[in-house]
Amino acid sequence: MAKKIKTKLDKEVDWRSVCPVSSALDILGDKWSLLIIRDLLTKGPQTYSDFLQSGEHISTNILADRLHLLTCLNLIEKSDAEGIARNNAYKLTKSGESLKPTLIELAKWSQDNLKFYNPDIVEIV
Amino acid sequence: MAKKIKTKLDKEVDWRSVCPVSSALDILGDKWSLLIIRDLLTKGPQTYSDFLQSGEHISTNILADRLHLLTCLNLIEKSDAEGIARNNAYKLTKSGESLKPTLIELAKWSQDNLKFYNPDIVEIV
DNA sequence: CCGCATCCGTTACGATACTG
DNA sequence: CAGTATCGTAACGGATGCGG
Repeated sequence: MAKKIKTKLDKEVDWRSVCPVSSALDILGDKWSLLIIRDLLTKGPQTYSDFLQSGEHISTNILADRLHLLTCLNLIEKSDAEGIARNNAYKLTKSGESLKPTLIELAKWSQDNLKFYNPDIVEIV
Repeated sequence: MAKKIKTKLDKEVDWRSVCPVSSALDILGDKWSLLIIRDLLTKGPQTYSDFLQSGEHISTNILADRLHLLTCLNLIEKSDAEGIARNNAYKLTKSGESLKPTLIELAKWSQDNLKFYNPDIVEIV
């Protein structure tokens, strides 16, 4: 039986199937979660407001929700777990860190296949 | 200047930034698009109803919308472009096929990191 | 101030019925 | 069989409030 994981506002993670791709998309299949991981991978630990200042402009409620879910799933954690929230940066866990090869492959694909549509794509961010 | 691509119902693809990860998520960052690619990679050409019968149960309007967008972006195409729609299977283009390493990395990550939450995850589908 | 939570209008999704 | 139309629901996105 799959364990129940809930998002901030009581939304349960629904595992649609036993397929690993489908299961990954059940938690990362949106426009923001992997950008949070990307920021942490490329820039190191980030505070709440660091994320807000990232180029794609995530809104505050979505950010709080995703940080909560990624924390529940043990992909990220606070640098100082016992410290106050203020200026307490998030960092990747081993599990989150291990998404790096996936993101590298995705970025490579994007550079090779989307430049026709979005010519300004850069080499790496 | 980025080229304008529209989804079935006039929704424009919005390139949030020049980051390759972000750009990939602008088109693949949802719960269904990569499952369509997965089905084509693992099972070969698929008809409209083949997709509907896949384990995660996509609904018809979402499927039609995603097939349209992926076709516009040249990730998939009809097997018989000039043929009638009926029984005309979709297949991957070179561009779609080259998402294979990304999906393999994602599946590996899922098997290694999500089994605690969704223990029924299988080796590969 | 910073890290969220709440409110609310808009958009996307999802189930189902329906059409060529 | 391959989609389209409709419509209720859920998620998003921006503005704003508030506590530590």
